[in-house]
Amino acid sequence: MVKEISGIPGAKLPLDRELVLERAMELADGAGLGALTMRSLAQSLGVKPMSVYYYVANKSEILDGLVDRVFEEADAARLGHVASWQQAMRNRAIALRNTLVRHKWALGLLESRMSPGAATLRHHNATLETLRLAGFGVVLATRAYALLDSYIYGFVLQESTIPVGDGSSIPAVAETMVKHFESGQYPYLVEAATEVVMQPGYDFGSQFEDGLDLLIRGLEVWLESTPTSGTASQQPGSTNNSHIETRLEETPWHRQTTGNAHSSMTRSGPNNPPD
Amino acid sequence: MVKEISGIPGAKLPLDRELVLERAMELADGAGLGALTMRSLAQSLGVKPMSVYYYVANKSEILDGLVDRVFEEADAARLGHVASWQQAMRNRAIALRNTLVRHKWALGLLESRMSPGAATLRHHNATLETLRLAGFGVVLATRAYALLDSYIYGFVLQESTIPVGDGSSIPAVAETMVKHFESGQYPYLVEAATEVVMQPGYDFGSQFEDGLDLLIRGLEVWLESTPTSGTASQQPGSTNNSHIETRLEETPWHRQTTGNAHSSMTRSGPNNPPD
DNA sequence: ACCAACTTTCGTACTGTGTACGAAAATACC
DNA sequence: GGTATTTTCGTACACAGTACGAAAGTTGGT
Repeated sequence: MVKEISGIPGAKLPLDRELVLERAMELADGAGLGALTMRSLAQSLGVKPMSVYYYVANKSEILDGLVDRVFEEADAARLGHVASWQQAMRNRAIALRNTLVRHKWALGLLESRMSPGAATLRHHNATLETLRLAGFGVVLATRAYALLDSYIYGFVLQESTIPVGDGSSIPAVAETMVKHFESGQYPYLVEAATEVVMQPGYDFGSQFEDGLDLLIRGLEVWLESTPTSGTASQQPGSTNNSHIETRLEETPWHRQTTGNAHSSMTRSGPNNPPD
Repeated sequence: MVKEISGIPGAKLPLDRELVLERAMELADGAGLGALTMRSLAQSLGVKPMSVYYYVANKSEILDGLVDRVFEEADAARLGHVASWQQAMRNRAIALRNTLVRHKWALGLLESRMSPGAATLRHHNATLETLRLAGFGVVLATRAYALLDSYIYGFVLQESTIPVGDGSSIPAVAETMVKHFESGQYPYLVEAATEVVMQPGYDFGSQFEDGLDLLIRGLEVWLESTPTSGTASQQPGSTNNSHIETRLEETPWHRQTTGNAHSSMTRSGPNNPPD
């Protein structure tokens, strides 16, 4: 068989680890992670299943590669220069969300995968840099980062559960809702569903930026009410242990029920459902 | 074979849909979702694989059942009466997180599963009720809910990716970190890792409540700066369309890069990787 | 031209998954 | 007892991932 060097996707190119990941990504994007099998991947590469294993140790490695690609793409989608850390984090968050929405399968992989690739590390490092240079202490920066990522991941996770986004497959849900409405149970749920979610122009995704702004506003407060605030950009590596910043003020309704937080015990080993 | 009615887990009891879910939950908790196969489940029930299908249509139905159980458990873990909506939402969030941490596999199922069970619906309804009665409008309540859930889900998702929580399997990560440190790349990442994450007493989970408080504080602002604020507890079902509340004030660094948000296109069908 | 060394592909086969189909066994009821 | 209903299971199939080693293709040296 001759190697046709063409730009046509699906055509046979000289095999390559990059090309393998490329096609894997296309398959996942096109029909979900479930459609990405070694056999389907091989076929889309115009090759027999076992040939793929020359470029990749196992399927898990492919999934790791895909996750890394996602972060790479998210970084590429970011804008160049921004004036403030607020704007920088905002852009980053939006870019990351857009990317995760574009590749719905990616979020499911973020669990289970625990060997970050180069692009992933670069991404994390760059984000932390932004926060540190903005005056966040090491601890505070870590917390702020975790906070933002929590929101992003969680939001996309919810987005992926929502029926769709366009108003096409609503009827099925609507029927269920009507049934529940007539049952009289879940009145507030029905209310939210009928008056908000399934309204003509409703777009869940548009809420993202409002919530994001709420978070960033909160981070500003964190930053201002922290002692390290003036230390601006100390170089990393200078092992000054000024931890225990950020103890945050207590709110009236605060302490009462922290009870039995975190008691996960046992933990046998790393889970690996999709491997 | 005689039916030994005993309390010993693993012993043979009269089969039952509830018992099937019970054992399924134990398997998932014990060794991850990957260990929950129809065959292993059957064995733990002291029965042959195909027998399980008398109580359950397919594996997917089991997973749905498990998710519902998780919400049931989360609701049960909540406290009785609370004084404010802040306290109520706080308790709910903490209870939900604890439950999700206790059953790490659950979060992975929240995707893919799109047929909520009774407990799930009850849970959502109760939460919305709290917000509505606190004076949140229909739209605002929906948004507030989505915001909180985003945070909860995202936080737990990150928690599940973190190596562990105790300081046991750190060395492996440490080695990787040292390598990256010497490479000079990712300085901020290394900084965060060495000075924060792998510090003796570090506990990622303890950040949860700080972030949660930040969110609730933000919700207070949302609630105060909304016109419907005084309408307190209007009964649901009264179809008054007072939407378009909550347009939020703009921040200086706000508008600039909303660009190309949400362009997910195509979307062939519901994904179903773990089915 | 030949041949050795390599890179790359693939055939076969094994284990483990969910589950369709229908027969067998157990149980309940008259 | 016998008959009907409920519950269990044996067999088998299609689909995963991939171990192992042989085949084919490519390259470079003489």
